[in-house]
Amino acid sequence: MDVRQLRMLRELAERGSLSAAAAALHLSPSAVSQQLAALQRAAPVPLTEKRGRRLALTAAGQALAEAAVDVAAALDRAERAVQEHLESPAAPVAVCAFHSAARAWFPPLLEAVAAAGGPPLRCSDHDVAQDDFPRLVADHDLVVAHRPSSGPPWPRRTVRVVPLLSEPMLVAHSAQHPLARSRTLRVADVADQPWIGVHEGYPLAGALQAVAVAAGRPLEVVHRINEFFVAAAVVATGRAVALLPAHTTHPDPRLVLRPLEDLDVRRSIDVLCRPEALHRRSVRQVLDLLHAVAAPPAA
Amino acid sequence: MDVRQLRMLRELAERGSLSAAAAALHLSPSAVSQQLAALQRAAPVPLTEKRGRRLALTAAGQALAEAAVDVAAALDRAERAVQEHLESPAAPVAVCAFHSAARAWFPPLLEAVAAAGGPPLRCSDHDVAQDDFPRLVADHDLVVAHRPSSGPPWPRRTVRVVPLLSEPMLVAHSAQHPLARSRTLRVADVADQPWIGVHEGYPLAGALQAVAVAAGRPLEVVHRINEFFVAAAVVATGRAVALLPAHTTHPDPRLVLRPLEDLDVRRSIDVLCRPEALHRRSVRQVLDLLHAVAAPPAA
DNA sequence: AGCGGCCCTTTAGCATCGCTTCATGGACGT
DNA sequence: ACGTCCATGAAGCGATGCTAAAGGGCCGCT
Repeated sequence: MDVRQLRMLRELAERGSLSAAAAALHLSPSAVSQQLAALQRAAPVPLTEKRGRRLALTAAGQALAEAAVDVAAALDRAERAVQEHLESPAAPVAVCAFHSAARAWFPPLLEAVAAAGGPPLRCSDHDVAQDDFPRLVADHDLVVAHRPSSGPPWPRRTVRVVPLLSEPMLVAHSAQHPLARSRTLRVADVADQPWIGVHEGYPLAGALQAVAVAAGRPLEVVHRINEFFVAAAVVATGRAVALLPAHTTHPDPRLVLRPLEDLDVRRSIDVLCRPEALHRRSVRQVLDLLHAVAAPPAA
Repeated sequence: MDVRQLRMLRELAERGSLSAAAAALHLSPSAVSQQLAALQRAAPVPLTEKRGRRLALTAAGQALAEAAVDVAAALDRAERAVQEHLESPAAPVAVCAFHSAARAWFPPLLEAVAAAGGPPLRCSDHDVAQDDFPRLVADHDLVVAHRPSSGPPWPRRTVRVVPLLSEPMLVAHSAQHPLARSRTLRVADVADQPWIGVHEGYPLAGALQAVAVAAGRPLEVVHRINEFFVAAAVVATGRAVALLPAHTTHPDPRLVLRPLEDLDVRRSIDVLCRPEALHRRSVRQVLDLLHAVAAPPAA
């Protein structure tokens, strides 16, 4: 039972002649005639009959034509099904972020989305090696990722990148640290300090590398700590310095965060997603709210 | 949006892998892959994605697959639509009969069909030239027709013929007629009477012709009257004789109806219909009841 | 880590199908 | 009786959907 043939039957029913139906379908009368003949083969009783020189439907044909209406309607709905899914506010939106971004933005984002009557959120934190961030888009609609601004960009082929924030990376040292005495900080001032770096391959490894390049020699990395709040606690002991993000680091009276005068070290915080993810209205809405939430304080 | 492609998508959703879907559809995996690719072209977002080495549906694909269920259901209903129409007790059955049959059987048939909970009836009387009876099946499900038993049969090619009754044709003459004095009636007795015939081409013309043939000479047909009750009234005047059917003629004390001893003149009363008309349960039911109603009195 | 198997995709080639054009045969109106 | 309109059938062509075979990714096994 072919949909095209059913459509032809309906057209014949409504137009009253095979020629008119063919014209409406942009086909030759012969084509319609042949297809109706094929449809007839599957039916035990005649569906059409000649009335004068026109072709008309029998009662059985009319019964079939009426059933064909439902088929066409169901097909219409199927064609819209994907689009409706894209517009649907009921489907959850999965967001993931690296730890510090998650800590800073998940709470206000959940509030904002709820306040806006947005979709249900599925939040999860994932801190992975830089190369692994793009793969997270397979399981999450929006992936908040970061990388050193000086490093290699995200692979534009496979993921869409929406910039969220460009955040300065500051040198963090203890308030009691000798560096605290100098008014400004330069690369040369910190090049010989014991550093806290991140694990190999993790996003901000390149940031510290930029300092080393500017200093002209390798830095002494004595600790490898990915979590900024852990690193901050170690920095507070005064036994090492670290590069910490300006905005997303929790204020701590025991720490001093200062920029390097002669080197602009930054990290880029971006939202990665599959291109098709942005087709979903809900995902766009969450992304917009994420932008609002992540906007650096006006002050 | 092709139904076959939607079916493949559903099968993929339910079987969990393209190969399994292909096997279920009795197709090669390649065919399914190509058709799904074609379906994908019509969608703005991916419908499938590789999960491990299997192919799985995305959320959008699942939305479409669900819509495809309705399409399949509607198609199923369409395929049954014709059959259901054939079984439907609601569709009216159109019956037509020549006048005397209509007068005799329409009332009891209506009663019988109503008593049996049968379909609504559309009765109409049509007395037409013999050649025109077969054409009536275009507008009526059942056509009660008659013809001289000795004449040409109905065209079996175009219509189905269901015998209803074989009815003797009797010579009708006035009770006061000289013929009333003879104990039996033979062809020779009536060959010289003034006859009432039917109009040219009408079904029972051939019956009178049979008498003429037996007599070996043309009969003198002084009146041409199709309606038996009109003919009966004229016969009652004693001025002419006629051939009238044995059972469907209304009893009249002024008339005598007697068979010819040496010639069996009969008419066949048949039901004509299109072959497909008998596919309808309702039509068969009415036909059965018509048989019961038309059964000659047991006496 | 290497390897074999499973699964999906791609390509090429083939059979079928559906369409158009052209020709034929009825039915209607003039 | 003719011309017109309508539906159908035959022939041919292009498109489509299939199979088979080759290719590549992913997994599990050793």
